[in-house]
Amino acid sequence: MAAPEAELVLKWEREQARLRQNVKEEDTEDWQRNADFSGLERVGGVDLSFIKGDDINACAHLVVLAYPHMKVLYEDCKMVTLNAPYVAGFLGFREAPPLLQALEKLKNVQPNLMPQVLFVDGNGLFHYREFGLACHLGVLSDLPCVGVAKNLLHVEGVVRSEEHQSQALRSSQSSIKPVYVSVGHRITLDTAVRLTHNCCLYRVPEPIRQADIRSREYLRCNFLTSDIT
DNA sequence: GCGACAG
DNA sequence: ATCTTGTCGC
Repeated sequence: MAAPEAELVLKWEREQARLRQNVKEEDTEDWQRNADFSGLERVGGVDLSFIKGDDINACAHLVVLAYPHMKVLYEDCKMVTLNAPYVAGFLGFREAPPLLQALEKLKNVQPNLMPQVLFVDGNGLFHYREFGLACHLGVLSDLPCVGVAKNLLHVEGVVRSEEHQSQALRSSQSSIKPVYVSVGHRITLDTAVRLTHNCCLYRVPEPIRQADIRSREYLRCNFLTSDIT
């Protein structure tokens, strides 16, 4: 069957165009206006980890850290089954559902720990149609979101050059490889970049890093692939 | 034209 | 996303 995805992609493009209209590229929170972000106490991070040969079962992780200490206040991990395939440019349709469920769960069990801003592993407006995973998650949850990608997405009109990486951010002088920060929802690029900087202990902002480390750890302990002979 | 292309 | 050990350096 040649490209059963074509039809799906067209449907997805329409959906992204529709949801794109709801993205807010402005600072909507009071803490975002403060130079020191006073008023900000909780920052969240989400990530999915997979087992080597399996691309439909994954571990969905949500963490909430205290700002600015970056100490873990909440952690939720759950094995999920993904329905959509990975297609560059449509990450949201694959990863947003389980992550939204994790946020929904948090709202029910510990509403007081709901993060005031969420760091998402992937792009926001820096996307083919200006609607990456961070926007997708932002619009559907209506939570301020920041997109942080570890690799460059080749968007037409944007060339890979050091000079053009105005969105690139290097956490320390020792790390040359940049991360790409973009607006997800309810935040400006300037605020997103400043916040990201403040949340970086290493190259990747701590919320995302913790979600990544912990989800991997979970898989390592529960789904060992090595056999005992 | 072919390849590239977040996770 | 995932496969993967040691190693050099602060």
